[in-house]
Amino acid sequence: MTKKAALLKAAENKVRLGGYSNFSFRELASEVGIKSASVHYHFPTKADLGAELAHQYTDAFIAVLGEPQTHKANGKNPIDIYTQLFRNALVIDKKMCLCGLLGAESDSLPDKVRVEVQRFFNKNLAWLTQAHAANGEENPARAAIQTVSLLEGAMMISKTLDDISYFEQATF
Amino acid sequence: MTKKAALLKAAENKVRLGGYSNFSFRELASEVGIKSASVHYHFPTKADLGAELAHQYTDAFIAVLGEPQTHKANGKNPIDIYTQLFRNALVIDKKMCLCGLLGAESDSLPDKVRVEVQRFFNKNLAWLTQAHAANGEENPARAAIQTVSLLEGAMMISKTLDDISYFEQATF
DNA sequence: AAATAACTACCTACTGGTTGATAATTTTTT
DNA sequence: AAAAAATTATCAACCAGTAGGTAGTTATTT
Repeated sequence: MTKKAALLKAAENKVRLGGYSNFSFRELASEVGIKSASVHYHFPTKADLGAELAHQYTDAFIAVLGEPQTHKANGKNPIDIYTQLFRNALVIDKKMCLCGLLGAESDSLPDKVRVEVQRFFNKNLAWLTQAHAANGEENPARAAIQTVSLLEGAMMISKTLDDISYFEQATF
Repeated sequence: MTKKAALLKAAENKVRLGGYSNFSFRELASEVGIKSASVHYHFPTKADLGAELAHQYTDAFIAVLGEPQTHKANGKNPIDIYTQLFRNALVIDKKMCLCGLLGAESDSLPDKVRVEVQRFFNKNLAWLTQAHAANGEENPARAAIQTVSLLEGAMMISKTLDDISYFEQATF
């Protein structure tokens, strides 16, 4: 793994635990074994790092989701696939959704970071709207908003109360 | 308003926009017209201030909700009352729920602050469970979790995408 | 040789927190 | 009622630590 990728990985872990202000160039640098000044070579400013982090996170998230129609063709409910991705984040990573946390802080983020968080939710809503439409639901756009709201909220509450069963109850 | 109350009010505004790290003693002090050292007289540490803030926020929130049974007796659906409280926070204050934001950051909070955020959600779940039970629903505990998850999530997404209609769609 | 990736050294600004002092007020004792 | 004691609220000055960022330099890779 390149130093740049290692920096992003370290930053992701920290942001998903405590938000945008939960990481510093010095911490990231020492975790990957370089000096803080060298981090500025890869990312001119902290906002640049945050924006690139959210962008890559979004791309990876959407990529792993695949196409709703494909899941449907395989006899699976795409909404279950989507829910499973959130559950894994909670159960395996034991961390919040990166953009769920950044979204809550959205008012205090640098512009270029907020834009990337907005991109995350726009892409997610588009995917979910397709998925609910494929399920033949009446109002797929509304269902999409409800699905992502429920999952982000349930994730936050399960983290806060430190009990996955809240997430399970909310989603079954 | 006493200086102490003014400090809490200023802190609430800042936390609801950007989380626990979005306020400093110096900022609060200058906003209410005292010196940062004087803030330490009212709150020994930042964690003490954060904990008291979350505690008072919770008490005020629960107090304004009233009793689910009372609403029911007045021919109103207590869930609508609850939803309206969230909508007001979003439309009037134009800010996140204090504990929704702190909950997402929960892993990085001082213990005494996290405990108060947990208290907020435990009290909310108890209220909502009563409310759904009063509505004669089958699984009021599950419905309670779903209600608060949906509202917290919808709030975050509406804030992020800067469009209240996401909240309206999610809750109607 | 050029481009890439890292370094040392440093800056200014801000962080939460501490100290000892000073007034004004309130409570208690005489 | 007067005096003494305690409480409340504030201050200036200061501390060690950390923040993001910059300048100029060196080492490594292509």
